[in-house]
Amino acid sequence: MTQIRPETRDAIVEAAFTIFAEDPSASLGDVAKRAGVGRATLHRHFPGRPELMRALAKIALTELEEATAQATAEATTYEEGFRLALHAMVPLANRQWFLTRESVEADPEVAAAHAASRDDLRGSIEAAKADGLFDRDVPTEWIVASYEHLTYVAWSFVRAGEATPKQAADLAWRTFFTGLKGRST
Amino acid sequence: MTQIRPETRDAIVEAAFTIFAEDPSASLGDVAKRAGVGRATLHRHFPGRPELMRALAKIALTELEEATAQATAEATTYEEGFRLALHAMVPLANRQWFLTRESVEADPEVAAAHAASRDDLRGSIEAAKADGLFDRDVPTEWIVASYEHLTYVAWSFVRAGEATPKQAADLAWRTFFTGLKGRST
DNA sequence: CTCGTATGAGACATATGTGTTTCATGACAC
DNA sequence: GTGTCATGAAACACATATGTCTCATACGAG
Repeated sequence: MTQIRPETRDAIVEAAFTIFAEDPSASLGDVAKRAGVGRATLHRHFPGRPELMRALAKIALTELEEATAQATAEATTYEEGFRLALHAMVPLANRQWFLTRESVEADPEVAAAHAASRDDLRGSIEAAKADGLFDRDVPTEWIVASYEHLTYVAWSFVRAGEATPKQAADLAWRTFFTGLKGRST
Repeated sequence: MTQIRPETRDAIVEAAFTIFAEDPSASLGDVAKRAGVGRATLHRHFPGRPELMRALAKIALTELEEATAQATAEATTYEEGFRLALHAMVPLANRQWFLTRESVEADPEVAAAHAASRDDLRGSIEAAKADGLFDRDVPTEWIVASYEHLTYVAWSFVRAGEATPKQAADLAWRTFFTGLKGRST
C-alpha cells in the first residue's frame, strides 16, 4: 500500500539524514524538496515527523551495530577493537549524532535500542578496563562520552575537508588513548 | 525607553540560556514563561528572536573571555594555563555550547567575536606547540576542537550529577592531555 | 496624592509548518 | 490499449510561533 516504491522511501530517508544533520528543526517540506519528491508523498511514506524520526533512528542504530560488529570481529585485542570500531564509526557519525540531540528518545522502542547500544559499549569498556587497557580510576561513563564525542569531532574534521576519514579516525584514537601531550619534550 | 528595568532583561536572558540549552527551537513564549514575564515584555526588550540570540551570544562570549583571562593570568606555564582555563570554562559550557549549534553566526558582529575567541585559543595552542607542550604532528584545529568538546563533555557530566565541576574538569584535562590509556599495565 | 512608566493580559493579524484531500499524470503489468 | 497504482501539484483546514497593539494595573518618584 504505502511502501511499494522503496527507492522513494530511501530518497526521503537519505534527504532527511542530510537535512536534519545540519538543522534538526528543518521542515518536512525541505526534506521532501531535497529528496526530489512531493510533500504529500513524504506523508504517504511517513505519516508524520515522529514516524520519520523513528525510522531514521532505527536505521542509524542498525548501521552502527553492523559496522562495529564487523570491525570488532577482525580485532584480536581490546585496543585493536576500539580502534577499528572508531574507524568504522567516523563515516557514520553524522547519522548517529542527531540521535543524541533529538527527542527521538521519546519513542520507547528507539530509546531501548539506543540504551542497548550504549550498554554494549559500556560493557566492552568495562571488560577492557579489567584488562588494564583503560585507567580504572576513570568512570566508564566518562570513557563512553569521550569516545563518542571524539568520534564526532573526527567526523566534523572530515566534513570540513581537513582530513580523510582514516586520518581523522587516527587523530581521534590517538587523542582518546594517549592524549595530545607533546612527545618530543 | 526600552531597558529601564535591568532585572527584567536579566531574567529573560537567564531564562533564554536555560531554555535554549535544552531546546534551541523553543518558542519565545516558553522563554517568557520561564522568565516569569509576559510575552509582550520580552518583545519590548528584544524586538525579535535574532536580537535575543545576538544578546545571548555576546554575553556568552564576554563571559568566556573574562573567565579564561582571569584563569590564565594566574598560570605560570602553558600547561597550567590550559588546565586552569578548562576548569574555568566547564561551568560556562552550557552557555557557550548553543553558539556552536546555532545560526547565531549569521550576525557579523557575533561571528567576528566568535572567530576572535577561537583565534585566541588557536594562537595559545600554537605557542604551546612551539614550546613542546602539544604534539607538533597534530593539527591545531584538531586540538581546538578536542579541547572544546571535552569541555562540553565535562559540563554534561556535571549536569548529569555524575561529578563536581572540579572532578569533571580534571577528567577532561587528563583525557585531553594524556589520554585514557591504563597506567597500571 | 498624582503622574509617568514598565508591565501583564489579551486580542489581533500574519507567517510557517503540518496533515489531508482531490485530481491529473505517467509508468508499468496485463 | 486498458487498468492499476505511486506520484506531483495544488488547495484546504488547522495549529503554533511571531510581532503588534490596546488597555488596565501596579509601582516609584515627585
